[in-house]
Amino acid sequence: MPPRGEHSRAELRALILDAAGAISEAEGLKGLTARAIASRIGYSPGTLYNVFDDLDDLVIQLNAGTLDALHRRLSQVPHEGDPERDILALARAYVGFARHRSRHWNLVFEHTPSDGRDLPEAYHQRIGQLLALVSAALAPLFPPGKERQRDHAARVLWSAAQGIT
Amino acid sequence: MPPRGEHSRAELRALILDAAGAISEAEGLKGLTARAIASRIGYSPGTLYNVFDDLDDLVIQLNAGTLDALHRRLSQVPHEGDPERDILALARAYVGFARHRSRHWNLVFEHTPSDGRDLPEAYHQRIGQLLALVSAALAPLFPPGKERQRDHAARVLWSAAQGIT
DNA sequence: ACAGATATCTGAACGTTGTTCAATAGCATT
DNA sequence: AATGCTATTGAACAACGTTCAGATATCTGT
Repeated sequence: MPPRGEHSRAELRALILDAAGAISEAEGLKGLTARAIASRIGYSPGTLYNVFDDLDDLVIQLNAGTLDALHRRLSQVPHEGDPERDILALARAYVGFARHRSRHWNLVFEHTPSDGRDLPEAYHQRIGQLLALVSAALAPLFPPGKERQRDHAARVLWSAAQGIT
Repeated sequence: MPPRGEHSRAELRALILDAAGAISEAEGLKGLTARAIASRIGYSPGTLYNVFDDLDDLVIQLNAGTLDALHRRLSQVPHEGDPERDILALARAYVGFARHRSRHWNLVFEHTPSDGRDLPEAYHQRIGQLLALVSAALAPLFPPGKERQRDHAARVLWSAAQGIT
């Protein structure tokens, strides 16, 4: 049939990810089927494969969006210079985010890429950005030259928060 | 066809869980299909449903076994009375376990029960047992009467270890 | 204005999945 | 021997991810 041309490629991509997000929030990973997404936006299943390689790919990009949203949220947390307070504020924001969009957030961990396919670099980059936020709050505690240890501490803190959540 | 009677119900159950464990370790959650499990033990798919309600149920019980194995492993860790050393020993054993059987362990978290179906009581009980081990190691740090805080500290520690792993 | 090329979207099709259930075949009892 | 019991089968169903030949609106060049 026809190119409707109602949506540009990028719009379509956003449309799909939005629909996928809504479904994931409502029904979790199990309800997140190609046909469900397609029917929700009024397209046919095949169309998804013009925009994404795979459902795996789609979920990965959805999760990337979730990580971005968390990054935006944590970026809003003000720095006051007191590491203890700042870290606590970050933690609160983090927990708030995870609770508010719990299914989205769970999806980030539930989803394991098939086979040996590893997560794209963009993924690790995003996590690195999140860690950088934590590390920045820790800055006052570490003298210059100890950045490596600071980053390490940030990673440990981050992991711990994750576990607790 | 016939009752072969080669295996009692309990033996069959163990057989299925073993096969499921082997597949999960080799191929992860995706390869864990009813047909794969059945063919591995030389039965037909339908037989699984005489023993388990569901694949969900099967995975839950497999995970319960994994939690038991971890409990057994952590129980072997000797108590020396020094909380710091004891906790560290527990943590090492924990990480060792998680690394050794990483796919089994991941399965415990990857798997989310469908719909609103919640995890059975046995599940929470097992986690409680694991927490009790941690809490025991913390005993010297808390005066009698503060068990509540001790358990809380144990839970936080546990979660943190989880996140880091 | 027209024709051909292009890009977009469809929907039927394939193989595989979880799950059900009538049919069946061996065992135990009478 | 005949009967009932029960564990097991395997065919069947709907739904899944994924592919792709084909249909069509839009663009391009004349």
